[in-house]
Amino acid sequence: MRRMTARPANAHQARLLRLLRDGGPNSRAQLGDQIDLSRSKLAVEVDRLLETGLAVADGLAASRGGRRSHNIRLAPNLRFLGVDIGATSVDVAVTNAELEVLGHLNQPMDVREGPVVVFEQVLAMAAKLRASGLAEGFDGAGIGVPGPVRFPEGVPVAPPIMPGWDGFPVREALSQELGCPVMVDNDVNLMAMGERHAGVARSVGDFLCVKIGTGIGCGIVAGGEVHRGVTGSAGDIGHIQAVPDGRPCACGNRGCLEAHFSGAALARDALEAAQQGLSAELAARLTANGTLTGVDVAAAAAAGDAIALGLIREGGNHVGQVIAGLVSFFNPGLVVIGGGVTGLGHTLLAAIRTQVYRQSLPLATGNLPIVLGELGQNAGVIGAARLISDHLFSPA
Amino acid sequence: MRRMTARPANAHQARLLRLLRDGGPNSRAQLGDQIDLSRSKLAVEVDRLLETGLAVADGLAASRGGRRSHNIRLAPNLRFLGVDIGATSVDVAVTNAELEVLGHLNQPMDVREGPVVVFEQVLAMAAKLRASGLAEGFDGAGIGVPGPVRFPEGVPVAPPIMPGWDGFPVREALSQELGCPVMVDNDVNLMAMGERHAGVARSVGDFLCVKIGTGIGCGIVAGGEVHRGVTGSAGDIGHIQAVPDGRPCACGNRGCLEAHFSGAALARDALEAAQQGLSAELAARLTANGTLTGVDVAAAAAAGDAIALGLIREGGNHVGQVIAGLVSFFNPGLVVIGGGVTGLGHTLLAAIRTQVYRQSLPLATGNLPIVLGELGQNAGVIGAARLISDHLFSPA
DNA sequence: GGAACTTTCTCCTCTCGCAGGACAAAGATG
DNA sequence: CATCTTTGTCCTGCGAGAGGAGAAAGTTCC
Repeated sequence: MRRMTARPANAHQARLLRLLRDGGPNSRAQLGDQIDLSRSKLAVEVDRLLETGLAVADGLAASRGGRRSHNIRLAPNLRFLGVDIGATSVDVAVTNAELEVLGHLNQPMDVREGPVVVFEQVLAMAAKLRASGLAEGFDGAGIGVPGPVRFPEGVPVAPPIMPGWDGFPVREALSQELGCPVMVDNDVNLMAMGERHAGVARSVGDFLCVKIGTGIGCGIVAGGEVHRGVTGSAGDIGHIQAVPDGRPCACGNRGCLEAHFSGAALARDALEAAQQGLSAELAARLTANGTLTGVDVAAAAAAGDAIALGLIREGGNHVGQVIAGLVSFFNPGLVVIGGGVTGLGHTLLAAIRTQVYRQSLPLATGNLPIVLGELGQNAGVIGAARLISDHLFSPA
Repeated sequence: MRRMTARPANAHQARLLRLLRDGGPNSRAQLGDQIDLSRSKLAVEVDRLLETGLAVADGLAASRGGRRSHNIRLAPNLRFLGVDIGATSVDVAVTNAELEVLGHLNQPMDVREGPVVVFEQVLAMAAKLRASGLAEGFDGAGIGVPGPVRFPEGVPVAPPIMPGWDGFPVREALSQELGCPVMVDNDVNLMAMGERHAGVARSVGDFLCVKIGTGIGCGIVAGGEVHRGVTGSAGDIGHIQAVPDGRPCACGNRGCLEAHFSGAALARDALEAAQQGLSAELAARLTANGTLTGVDVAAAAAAGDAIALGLIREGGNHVGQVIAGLVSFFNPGLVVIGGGVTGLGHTLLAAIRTQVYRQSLPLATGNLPIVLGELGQNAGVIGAARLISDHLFSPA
């Protein structure tokens, strides 16, 4: 199932491919407006893209008052695979070259079972998507994993919640299995890239993307580029101290943000409240499902349950407190909140906003939107597709 | 006193100028090793630099086993002015094109007197340096101010400790007065650039530079570039909450880092301890000088005074706590501690290290040096010279 | 001191990328 | 249908720059 996709031969072609990816079909003339090249040179490069099959002609463009131009678009059969591995579930999606999601699968999964088991599942899901006629094969794949990654090699390093993954050559192994180029990154970074490509962060160069799921992480985008840090662990804010001498955390310290607010902490707090009979709503849900998750808390809060609302508010205060510090430090132009707890919605957002606007200096917060991500489940997989397309749409 | 210095005509010349700035005199052959150009092209560009007077021939280079080459160096009469405006004093220095400090003046000053008064003093100091024969004129000047700066325009914005400076066109005004190009930046960013150019951070691409003086700030370098944030206030960590419900701060909140540890806070704590008779050492210094500063605390600590040591340790803990969070977030390759309190030395450093190494995850701290800056007073002015030289040594 | 080898510098030529103009094609306008 | 505008194609000429030949200047070893 190996596909021999061509690569751009020079920086101009790479530039054109990105324009077509981000702007959709475009006429030669429109491309000329966006790129600083003479018409002759542009024609040559576009022709080469058509020759190599990376782009195709696609009907006539709308007239701009004179001769009508033919549209150029990226090859419609190009397919990227986006994989977003979480702690307890995995998302796999197929996109076209414009990074539109054509098909999306989500399945529960346990990352602790190790890379071999997980990738078996991922490959099966990819095969299913292919079998459904969405793709003949994949031209590239982006993989997000919930832990630090040595980016150039595509290898997880010392991931706390992923025992058995340390040093596993994800990039190499999957490239072998899928028969296409693969890039690997932290799941939070991919979410940030996704929101930047197609979500709320379009056209924002410096922003933070806080993902609150089983754990808490933060994607950092500076000058349009993801900042990964020297060991790939940048954005690992789950173990910043939020409460002095607070709850013990799995990492060995006390008061870590993640110990006080995250999907896992929220579920535990809800369970406790239900068992102590503090909340009828939560208790009912516990007996109904046998367990409680963030979703239950969200539902209880929506139903007006005071305890659930209190838990969300308190958690939001803690997250907001940490974010306030990061805002002072980083001075972003936008803060995006995403991840599993997005369901907690505006109660959470309000708590976070309150803390940030109160604690950071006016200059930093004056024009700082704090918003929920708008791509939801798709953010990670779109970011993954974006990652590999950035790689493929660059000079060889 | 206007000087009509030439600018590099293209990217190659700019590249060469930077190589000569950072590497000192070099033969054509050595330059050829560091730049990817054919010998003929290199010769042409070097000749043009010699023609325009930006570089000069300078004797014979050491032999590398064959014909000896003539050295090329930057014009020896090029002069940059580096100005580092603090809260209570100002540093002005002259450097040559290689950014070596040829002369340095430091004077007390009160930034609250406003830009007009301060710049009168700065210009007088610059004139003094010029009169002493160090410079015939200045080819460029870098200015550091203790507050946020809208970088492209070189204008301070809403600086908390600099009333009267908000919106003052520093760049334009000084460019007029000095008759040369001027760039303006936050003083902490310049300190970071200084340590990167000639100090401990040489060859480190991602690091943090924490400056503890009257206030506290942090220079952020990511991928070799200073990160300034969307409003120029990045690195403003003085008002991150270090102690929940802690001391009231001038900003209106409670528990800000700056309220608990900074030159100002330390002096106040020392005064209190002396007045309460807790420390004989500090009390003696108080009666001797009539006031106490960080220097007194440092001296008392050096003499073994328990209270002084305690103050430093406690402050270091607070700073360390905040830095620990930033390290988790940013994952730098180095942390530099600098500014006025460097005199507190290893007691402070030990406290900071303890906190950071204990609170951040091993992956982020595993190979993370935390060190004192090595340029001291010179860091800011060297960074300022670096700033303007980066500007001038880039294609026009 | 001399022969052989290295390194450096200069000059010359050849190639290639690319801009920009001329012109043709195709459509819009009235 | 005449005219104007936009788009596509072809051609020429310029300039950047690579790379080779050879001269100049040193070093090393016998």
